[in-house]
Amino acid sequence: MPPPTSHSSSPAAQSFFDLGLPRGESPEESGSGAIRKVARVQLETAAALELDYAIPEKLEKSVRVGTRLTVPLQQQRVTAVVLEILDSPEGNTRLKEILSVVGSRPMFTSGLLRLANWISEYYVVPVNRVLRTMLPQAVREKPETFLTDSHLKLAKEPSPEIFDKLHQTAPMQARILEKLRSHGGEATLSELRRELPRATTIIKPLIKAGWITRSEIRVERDPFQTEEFLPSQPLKLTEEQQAAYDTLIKTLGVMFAAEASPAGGEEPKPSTLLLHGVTGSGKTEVYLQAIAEVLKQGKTALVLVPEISLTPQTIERFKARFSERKDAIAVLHSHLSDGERHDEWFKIHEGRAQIVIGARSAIFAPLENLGLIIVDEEHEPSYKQEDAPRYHARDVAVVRGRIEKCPVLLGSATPSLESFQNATTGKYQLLTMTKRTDGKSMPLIRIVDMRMERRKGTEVSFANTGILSQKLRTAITDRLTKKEQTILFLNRRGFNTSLSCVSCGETVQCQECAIPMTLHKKDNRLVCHICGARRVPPTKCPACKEPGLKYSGFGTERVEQAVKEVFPQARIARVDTDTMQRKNQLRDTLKEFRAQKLDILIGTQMIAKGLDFPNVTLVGVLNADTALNIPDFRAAERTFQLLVQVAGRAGRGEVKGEVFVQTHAPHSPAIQFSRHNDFDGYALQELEHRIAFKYPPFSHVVLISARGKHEAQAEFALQTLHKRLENDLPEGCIMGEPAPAPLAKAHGHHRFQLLLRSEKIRALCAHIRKVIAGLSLPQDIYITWDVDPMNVG
DNA sequence: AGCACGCCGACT
DNA sequence: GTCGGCGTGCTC
Repeated sequence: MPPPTSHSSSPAAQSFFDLGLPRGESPEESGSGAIRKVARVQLETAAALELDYAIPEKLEKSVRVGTRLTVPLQQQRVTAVVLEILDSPEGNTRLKEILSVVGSRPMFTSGLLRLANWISEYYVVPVNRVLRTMLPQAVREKPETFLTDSHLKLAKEPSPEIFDKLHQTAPMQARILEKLRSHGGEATLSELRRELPRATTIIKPLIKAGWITRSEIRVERDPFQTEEFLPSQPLKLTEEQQAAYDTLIKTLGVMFAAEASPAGGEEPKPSTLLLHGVTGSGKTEVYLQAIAEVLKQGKTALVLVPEISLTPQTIERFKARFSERKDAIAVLHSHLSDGERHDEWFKIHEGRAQIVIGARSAIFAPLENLGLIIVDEEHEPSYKQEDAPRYHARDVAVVRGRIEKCPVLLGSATPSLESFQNATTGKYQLLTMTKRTDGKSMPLIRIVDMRMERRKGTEVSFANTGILSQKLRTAITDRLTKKEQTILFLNRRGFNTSLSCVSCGETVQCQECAIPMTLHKKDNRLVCHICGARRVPPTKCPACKEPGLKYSGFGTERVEQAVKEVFPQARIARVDTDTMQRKNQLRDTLKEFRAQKLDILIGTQMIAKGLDFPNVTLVGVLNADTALNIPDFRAAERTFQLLVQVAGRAGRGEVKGEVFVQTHAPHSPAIQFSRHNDFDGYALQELEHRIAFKYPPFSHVVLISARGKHEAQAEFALQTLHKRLENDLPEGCIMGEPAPAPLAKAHGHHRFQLLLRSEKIRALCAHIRKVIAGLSLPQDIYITWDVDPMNVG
């Protein structure tokens, strides 16, 4: 390419003059041929590619860092994001011109661009994939398409004569004017149309005659339009809450001060804080008061909540506290419609929202001037995105806090061992709240050894005894007479969890997945919980053709039947994805339960988290072992968390709660420590295991998986990758052997996996990036990699 | 020589 | 993601 030393030798510049456009500056002045600024962009579509484009003069004002654009790429037009503005072109290339700007302001703040970069590096994902993830689809595809309505106003008061005349000649027009008058001279078109569907046409002559004026207004698609919020006042903090609050406020202050004068100030304290507060210790009140303080400082706050706890009650607590500015709260979660999500996002983007509450992806909310990020229930695995980019919102939050120079508060009753370890080593500040705000003690937790129950139960009665132990039954009976409520928790849907042959021992598995199929009795079908495949239960063994198939294992549907049999007088409801198909069904059922129209609630995960029912004094965990038996190094941690969380559902009201934990492994540490709600004790013993095997938090894990229709091909692909990774494997990295994944087949694909561990995650990821970049794969083999996976299987 | 096909690198 | 260059291999 010839160097464009003068304008005459630069074809791009040539065409510029040919078009006869006015020059920005004279070529003599710029000398190098740099007559226009240049935007360095990242393509949003196509491969991750940084390219430079010339900024046309008419777009010079609107093209800034973070602006979304359309640019020409070969014969196509693609969207891109501006990373940098250069005063003159670098290198000798002829630059194409930007075609247009998307949206009226930059869609990405520079902080978010830096965050995208970090995610791209850390999780080994192309940066354009990250940029795409950062914007909700509705914002990406239909930016700034708001719903509009017409605001109509009575321009002048018609005299009674004119009314009479109109009634004669145009009765509909007269009705519109009357309607407007009765509404105080103003109304929106959609309001009128509710009673006069043809209003759109009828108003036209009225506008023309000058009786009414029309102006277009934007209508927010507000997901909480119809909800009422009773204002709430800040509560008096307990001693522990006050201590946590004070430390947090101090950190806020130090960071503000550091921002104002970077040189001076106090000893820098870690800007991430872990708030370890037992269930009922009032973490949310601390959040609310800290946010109030942040707003007072003129800054904004971002609150992440696990999707499952993002219930109307949660949002209500925030809207109620900030009721005088409840429109300053934006909510982002997966149950919004595209339109609602779009409007909530722009509410933030346009600076109208000071508080954002949302699930995982809300960590990308385009808030400016951030003062505080809160991650509630920071241990929740749902913060990890399960497809690329496989980011962990809690970890991204910590990085965003660093970038935006604002504190990050992680809250949990059962912190993840990663965060706990960070707090122990002083990387995070630790705030602890050990007492409930109501001064009540934790519920009594009783462990029921189900191996003993089996021995006790006679053959005939065991069917139900194996589900509800004698002790639990007695407790339920007691609650029924006292008119108190019970929650029964079981992390499995369906009736029976497997069907196997008495003769050959074979289990009926899904054709596409390597797991036993679950019986759903309501429609008498075997269902695969991985791929959803359904089949009529066979009467003969599919393998050996012998009759005599035996069902075993129980799910929520079976529990419901057992409870009905044992307590025919009880009013019960089952809450799982099978019974909660209809929209609002969950909300309605929970409302009924709260109103004490139900005695017993049976359910899965859905009822384990965050719900607060004062009259529940008994919780039964029917099979605490399910989570314990999963082949994952976090299985015990999960079980402990689950038990403590579930136990927190009991005794939120006046009466002390009681929890029964049914298990076949009563002596396992996760169960024993949860009995006394002893987080520290549990964490210490679990950390001993982790350090011995170099598992997180003493290393980072990367899980590489290969899947494909052909078992041998998938296995071979992973073996090849394994060999390549062995070459120049960075020091301190531990690499396992390729092995079948715990779920060896799913959706008809055979799955293999490879586990890598290292203390130095950056070096390991850089190595993986390099190896994968140089990899060519057969058509139907898919390789994925997950940095800091939550499920090692 | 002339053309179809597939791989691979470049795209500002 | 899409385009086009280039090499391979087959056909006329």
